[in-house]
Amino acid sequence: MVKKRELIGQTQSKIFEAATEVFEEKGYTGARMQEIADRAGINKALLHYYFRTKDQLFMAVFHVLLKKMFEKILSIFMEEATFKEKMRRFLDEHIEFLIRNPKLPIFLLNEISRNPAMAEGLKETLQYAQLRDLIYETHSKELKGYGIKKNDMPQLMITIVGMSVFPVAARDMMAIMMPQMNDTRKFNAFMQERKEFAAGFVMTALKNRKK
Amino acid sequence: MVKKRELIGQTQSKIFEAATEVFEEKGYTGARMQEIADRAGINKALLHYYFRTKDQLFMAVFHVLLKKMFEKILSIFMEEATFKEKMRRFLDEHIEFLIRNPKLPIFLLNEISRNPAMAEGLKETLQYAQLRDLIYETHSKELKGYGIKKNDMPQLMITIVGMSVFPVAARDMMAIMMPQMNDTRKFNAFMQERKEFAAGFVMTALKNRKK
DNA sequence: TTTAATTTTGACCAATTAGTTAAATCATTT
DNA sequence: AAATGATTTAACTAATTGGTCAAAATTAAA
Repeated sequence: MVKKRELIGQTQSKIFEAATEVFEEKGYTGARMQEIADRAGINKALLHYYFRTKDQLFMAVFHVLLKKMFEKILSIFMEEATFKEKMRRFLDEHIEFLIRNPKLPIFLLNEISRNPAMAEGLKETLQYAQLRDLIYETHSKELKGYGIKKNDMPQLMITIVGMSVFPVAARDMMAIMMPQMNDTRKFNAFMQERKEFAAGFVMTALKNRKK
Repeated sequence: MVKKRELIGQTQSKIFEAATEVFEEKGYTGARMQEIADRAGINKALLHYYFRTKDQLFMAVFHVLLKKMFEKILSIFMEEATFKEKMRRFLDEHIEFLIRNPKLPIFLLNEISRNPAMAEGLKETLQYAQLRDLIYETHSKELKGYGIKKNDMPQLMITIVGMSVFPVAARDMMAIMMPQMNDTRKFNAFMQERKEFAAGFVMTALKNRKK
């Protein structure tokens, strides 16, 4: 009978989920401990019992979300496949991920820009040195042939990631000029089309480069 | 001797500039009226004398910044030129603009997502219907020839805007994996290179589309 | 069943926050 | 220079906020 343990887990999970919701919606400065407690269906004092301060609770949530985002981006590029295959899989899976987590990009961009030091801890967790090596390996094996200079690899990577992330981050801004984006069904359809559009766009741009 | 008028203007300007700084850095929820007053070198009561509430002050700043951003994006596409020329000019000028206003993208994305209704007022100010017509005109005149479907115009426009905006918004996030981006000189150099990279990338992708 | 430990709560506190007020200062007009 | 109106200030208020505490309730161990 591990009832108690389960309950601990339940309460802590409820808090964590509520905190994730509120922080994603309102950001650190806009979030209120009271609202997190309310959404978790508990007392505010209990919040401080499990997570001593707002900062601690926030950091716990932030790190999970940051890792979630980066792991999704990195894991695919780590796989053994051609650049083209990796890029297609990345766009497919990452866009699916973003449709399920539409508030994540703005939240992360905003919080990291508010305090860049917060992301420090992640450098070790995600073996980014390993990824950097892999990117340059991909370059010398495949992309050199496309006329991409080693120097341009950051440009290319940012472009690909931006293809999926930017529309999600800028959705409400786009909606000023394209009101159809306010309709979530239509926006999701737009993102579905984007998988093919982006992959085709990048591959065409690469294949036909002047070398 | 319009000394007093000048002074009014001076004080109001000082407040407005200070508010712009603080709101851009901290966002609405993170900004403090006291800090704005301090940076403007005045009393907090004087802040409320010129702008009755935090909301009013924020809205004043927000609208100016939102308009600034959109005017920069739109004005170029309104000009009489080929799509290729417009795109090049857009990337050149917009990237210059973003280098001078690096905090603007995240600020706007964040605040609009926090409260999309805030941007409503802009629809009329920027004749966006006019722009939409122009975009579809550009499509039927030029882009159809590139194998771009009318349906894909939003995809293309978002891609181009994202090319310039995303790296600026995501700079600190990129810096987790590319520490060189922490160096502003290097980041600005990256953005300078991006003018050519992005323009070439898009044009190559367009020219070689299967139709 | 009794005891001990853990979890949950209501009531409270100190600090911070946006906003107010009445008086003082300054500039302009007469 | 006196009166008038606009600008600036110091001191204050009411509400909100993150955080605490001691007691109550619940669970686990004896």
